[in-house]
Amino acid sequence: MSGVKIPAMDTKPSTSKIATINGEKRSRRGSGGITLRDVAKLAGVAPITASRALNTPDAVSPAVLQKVRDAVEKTGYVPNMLAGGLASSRSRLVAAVVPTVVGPVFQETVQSLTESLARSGYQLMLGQSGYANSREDALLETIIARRPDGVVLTGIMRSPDGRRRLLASGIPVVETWDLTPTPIDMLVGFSHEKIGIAVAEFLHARGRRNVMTIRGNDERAQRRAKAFLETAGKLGMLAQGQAGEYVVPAPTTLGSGRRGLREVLDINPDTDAVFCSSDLLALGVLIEAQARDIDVPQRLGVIGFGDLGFAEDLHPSLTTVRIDGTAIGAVAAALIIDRAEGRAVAEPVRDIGFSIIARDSA
Amino acid sequence: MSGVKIPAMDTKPSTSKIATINGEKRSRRGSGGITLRDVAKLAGVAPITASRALNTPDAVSPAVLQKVRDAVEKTGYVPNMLAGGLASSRSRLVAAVVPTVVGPVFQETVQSLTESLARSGYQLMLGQSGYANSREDALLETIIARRPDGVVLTGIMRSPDGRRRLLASGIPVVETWDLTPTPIDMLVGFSHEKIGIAVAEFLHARGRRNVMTIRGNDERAQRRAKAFLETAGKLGMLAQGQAGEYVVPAPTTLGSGRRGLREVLDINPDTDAVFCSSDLLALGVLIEAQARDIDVPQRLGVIGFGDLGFAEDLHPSLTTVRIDGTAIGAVAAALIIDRAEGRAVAEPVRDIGFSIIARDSA
DNA sequence: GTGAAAGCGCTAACAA
DNA sequence: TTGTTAGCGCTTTCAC
Repeated sequence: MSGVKIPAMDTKPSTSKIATINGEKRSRRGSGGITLRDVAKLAGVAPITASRALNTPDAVSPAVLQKVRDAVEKTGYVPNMLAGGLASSRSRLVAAVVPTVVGPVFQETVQSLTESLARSGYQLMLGQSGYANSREDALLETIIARRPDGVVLTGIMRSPDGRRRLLASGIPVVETWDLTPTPIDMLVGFSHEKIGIAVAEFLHARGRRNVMTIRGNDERAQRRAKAFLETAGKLGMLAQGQAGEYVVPAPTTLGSGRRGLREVLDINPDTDAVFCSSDLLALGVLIEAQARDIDVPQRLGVIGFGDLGFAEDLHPSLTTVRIDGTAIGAVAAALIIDRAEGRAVAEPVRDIGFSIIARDSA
Repeated sequence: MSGVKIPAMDTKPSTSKIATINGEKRSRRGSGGITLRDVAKLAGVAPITASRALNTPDAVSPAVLQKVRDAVEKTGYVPNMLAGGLASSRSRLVAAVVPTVVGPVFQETVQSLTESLARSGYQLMLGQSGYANSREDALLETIIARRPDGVVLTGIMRSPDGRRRLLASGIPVVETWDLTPTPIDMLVGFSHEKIGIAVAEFLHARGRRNVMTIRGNDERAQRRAKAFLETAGKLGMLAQGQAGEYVVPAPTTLGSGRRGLREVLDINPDTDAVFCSSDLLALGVLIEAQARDIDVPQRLGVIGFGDLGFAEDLHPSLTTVRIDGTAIGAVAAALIIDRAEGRAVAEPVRDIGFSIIARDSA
């Protein structure tokens, strides 16, 4: 066979084997790139057959399959998923909404989402909502405009308007990192209340009797703190007459952890354990304690949240609440893909739980 | 005017004002949602006019504008950008390729990209290439299939095949976080060599005379280290007869920083300063030093890379190389948007430089 | 197993 | 300023 680039022939539509990829009329519209039509022509089949060869290879004879693959190879054809998505109403795009990319908290989830989706031929679109709910509505509009096959929310959607839009759009939705009796659709999360209770009980069992919490001012941290303080109260671990918590702005930082410990010790100098709403905060507490020569865990127990990569390598190693962010991402991806492929979703609500990793700091 | 939901009329095509949004023939294809056609019909204009009202409001009379907006409001219409993108060859989608979402290094860039793009109506698609170049090619194919209006690479594209594909696709490309004399297209970065040199000189000026480096085994860190060691050699800061560097796997962690310091002190017990290829590594070194009662900066100077949020809050605060990741993202977004909107791009190659933030650790 | 026809929902091009 | 027409590149539907 001769080479590919053969001088274009303008008149004859050429039923012969000679493919005139760049010849023929080509309007001023369009990208001017190789299309499925070109591939089909080169392979000597109808466009729809080429489409089948690429999407459902089993539905096509081996001979045709080979010819089409050769043509793809020769032309360097790359499918246009905008066109494919429009025609099939399946964009193979999944949108993820995170409060912020910068925080380390959802990274594992986003990473695992990206990977799980990619493995099935889906891609992730990232949207940042900020911790304020204001931008969320505008974001939702642009997301729905892409007709994604699914939306993954980190956190649950509280805005009634947002819930309505999402519901109206008919797009599968997975809310994550939380539990609610009234999910929009599907849910992969865990109970923040149970964590607060478990941490209080954990500290009590370890002999702590005067606890405080340092937390970011986001809603989930607040709920953990509330349950923590209630349980601590019941167990008699709360000092009388003062707030048991110190609130720092979200997103939390190492610096606010350091400041947090100073404040906490001002409020309640006899504090013997702090529950931090993030590992970063806990790291700050550890560093401040070291700077002030406060012995951890001897005089002060510290417990974090998130089990970030560095937690186990700290000195002392950090006791913390572990959330399997990777599992959240993987399960969320699986749920959405199941839906997208029209499979029945067995359990649309999953509690993936949490665990307290007991290390040296508490 | 009466309400919107009027019982559907099946037969008459209705040239009257009565809009039968759900009546008429609706094939089994498509999403079955509200389309621009429905909006146009309700507003009593042609679809293209409705399109103009939404995309170029200035090109339409105020009366029509109002009618279309009312119709959008009433119907809850959300544009279909797949269709729009297909028709206009402008997807308003930008793809970002990062080695990993988990590392903190590119977060600022991704965040700033997302925000800058969102402000102009573009969205970000995230792809993970891993630190190995293997997955990059497959990733590229799926990216190009979406016909994004731009691709932002963190790092430069080394694979010749990847370069070729990108080039052939005609999609605007911005390579970042590096400098090269042969960019594919546009570039926003800085010189890793200059950083290595600057850090060596910085340490020399501060009286350090026996330096080492702990670095991740990625290509850019390697180039910083090479320039660092060469300069250190010229300045007589290298101990004779042993490697000046200790390499840890990428992505770098706090734990590998701790291990790194132990190894470095094994190799060269008199080391008086270490240059770490990331702040996380540096944090590990700081923690290991503290655990071993090694005084920083007195006996050991530590300098990091990245100026992550926590660097200034450490104890001692961390001297580090600051890269303005936010600027990289913003400039990259601006370059791509300029291209997408058909504007001329003044300087397609930008060196945004770096700075050494002198704090207490060195 | 293969193909022809008819769209998916939108916008570029040209006309009025 | 507004409308008509004809696609963008692909896939569904239905027929062979």
